[in-house]
Amino acid sequence: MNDDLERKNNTSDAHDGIDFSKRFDPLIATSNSYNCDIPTGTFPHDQQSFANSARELESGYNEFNIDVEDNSSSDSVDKNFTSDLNRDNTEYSSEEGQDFEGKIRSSRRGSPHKTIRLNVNARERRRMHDLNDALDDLRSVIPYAHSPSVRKLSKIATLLLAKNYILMQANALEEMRRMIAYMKSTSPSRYEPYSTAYQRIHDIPRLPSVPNQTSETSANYQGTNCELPYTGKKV
DNA sequence: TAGGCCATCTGGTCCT
DNA sequence: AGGACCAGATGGCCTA
Repeated sequence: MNDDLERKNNTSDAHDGIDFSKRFDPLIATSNSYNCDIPTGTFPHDQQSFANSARELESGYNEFNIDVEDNSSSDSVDKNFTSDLNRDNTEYSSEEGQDFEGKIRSSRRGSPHKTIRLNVNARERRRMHDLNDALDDLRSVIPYAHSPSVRKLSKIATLLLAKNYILMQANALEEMRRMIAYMKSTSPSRYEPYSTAYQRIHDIPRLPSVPNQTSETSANYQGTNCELPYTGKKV
């Protein structure tokens, strides 16, 4: 339990010296349950700095390596077990198969069932840690405010932001393809002055779904007014 | 203090 | 049979 508490204290909401009063206001999402505009425009594309900032923010998050192999004798795991006993107000050393809260639990302290249960718990814990590591990796490549003064994205926010980022990139790619096709179709002179080419490019008819990308709208992916479901507040 | 977010435990189900 | 996956329950921490 100590390991778990330490892990919790070092994870999401417990970064020392970080002002989490500032919540990141990214564009969050388009899901079926919350209708939001897909943001357009361009990200600031300094990916490396984004990733570095994310790692800085999340430093210490992946440094917990709970040994799940020797859990049968592990203090932390055993304390977890004890903690769970207390939670349920039921001792596992009581009659096997005792029913409480509609569940039948066969675990007993010191019994083979306990060992099996602990192994299952350890696997599940490891699985969830792997999932969280993957989410951290995802956060590290999503352009959002990785500043230490910005709170780490929640799981749901990470997924929704990633989805929107993919959609936005797809839009950008499509627009670029149109632009290239248009340039090819007009077969410009090899020696066309830059100003002429610039003018021509900016006269390209745009896709209906892609608004003008001015200097104001570009790099403003975070301005979308979207809300998360149950919170009703921006993330 | 309520609500959000999270980690963990647990039992059920599915898959190999 | 054992492991992966999933969802519900629970309790802790943090913020508004």
